[in-house]
Amino acid sequence: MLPIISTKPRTKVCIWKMLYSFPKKEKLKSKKLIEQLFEEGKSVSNYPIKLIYLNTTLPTDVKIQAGMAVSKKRFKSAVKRNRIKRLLREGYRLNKPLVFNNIEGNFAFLFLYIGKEMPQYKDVEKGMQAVFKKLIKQTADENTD
RNA sequence: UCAGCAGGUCACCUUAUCGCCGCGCCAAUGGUGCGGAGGAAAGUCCGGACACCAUAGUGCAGUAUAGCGGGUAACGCCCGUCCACCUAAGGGUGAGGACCAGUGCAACAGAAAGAAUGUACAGAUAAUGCUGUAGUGAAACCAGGUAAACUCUAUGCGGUGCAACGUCAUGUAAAUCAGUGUUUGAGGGUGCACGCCCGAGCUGAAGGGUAGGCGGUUAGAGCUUUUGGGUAACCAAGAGCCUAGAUAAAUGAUAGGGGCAUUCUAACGUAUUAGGAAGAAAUUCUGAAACAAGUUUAGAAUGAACAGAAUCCGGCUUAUGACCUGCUUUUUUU
RNA sequence: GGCCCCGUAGUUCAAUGGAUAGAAUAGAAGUUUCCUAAACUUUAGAUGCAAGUUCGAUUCUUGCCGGGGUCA
Repeated sequence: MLPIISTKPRTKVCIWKMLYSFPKKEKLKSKKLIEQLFEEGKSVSNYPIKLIYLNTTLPTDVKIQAGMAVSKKRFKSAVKRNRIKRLLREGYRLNKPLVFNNIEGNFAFLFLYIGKEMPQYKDVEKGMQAVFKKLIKQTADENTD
């Protein structure tokens, strides 16, 4: 069990460490799945982030596998591409409970950065939350149909 | 001070919280400890190591290099040196072998650009030949110029690249059609010929399946330092150290603290100067105001480049911030 | 990650180291026509960038920049 340090404002939400982790087996790695995503997947977009998702069976026993991608055409520098991917990963990691608690079934996610300029973390986080809200709404509509 | 030239160093540090990857331990899916990008990790331009194909063979073809000497595992790299060129100087640049083997090329201009010798003037002479000057041009210095023209000479180079290669797993279709071949040898060993070797498949068409794991994979021509040798590149010996291993691809996010640089503001503080006084004079004393440089303190604002390992090393090239040292004196200011 | 190939007008292609880089098409202006098309006349427009060799580079050499292909 983690010691809870009440003086730091951020730590009060970190009750379960599991909740905010993003280990290897939750990463989307299979080439097959990714190709399938692009062919059959549905998408939700909220500038500057686009999410492609697909309800499917996964090779490992986790609920969601997620990957991040940045176009090489938009960002030529490898440093910038890495930076954006890291920001996306942080954005996903810290907002994971939003999805985990409000969705049914197994999913594969792929986050694309479709902006043209280097983002700040705040922008990414905002975009992430908006995308998740849209996603939850959309999936709920599909289930009711 | 500015400008230029050469060489070198470093690539902000740290705390908290959350998170990622590797290894070790506890011990069992968690906890804990340690470690986690670069000088260029980049371009892939050279050279190797390593792996497979003959223990990598011979000749031709092809290709690279080019003063001389040295260093190196090797090099197209580095060091020394001669020569040529550039620069005011410090210094920099150089594919710098051979047109007494052969072939080709030279626009325009010019009499003439190759086995060519014209014209004018002068000299000399019995006379011609001859000698010098003139104009064109990049070249007309005559057994001419040109080899980053073919070529010749010398030397090096077998090919393919870690998606090499080995191995385990999964899966279908060892199927179908056409051509060719099995000792009269297909096809292969990356161009051709020879030689050596493998030996039943190979090629094309349409179509089907898998595109996962492990090894290779990080201790090395390694790094730091001392002594000795060498003008230097570098070499030898001793001591110490272990220093990233991801694979849709880790090394991050957030919030503070400190240091550094630049600019501005305020304060501190003086060389110097107008002026004044003393003195025969040199000079001494006093000194308003203002500018620039320097130093210290306080506050505020701004900023910190280029860029991300992918089998591993040695170079080269390109991108890029700051600081330090030495040299030069054509110029700028005092 | 490795290994290859290609850069000429807006587009498709030419040009042996030698005068002002050529052609087709597209563009612009004009003539003709009541208007348009066609035709005719005129016109503007390019060697990816930077060095080197050369008297002289689109062409030869080197380094960058950009684009494309291939591999189990």
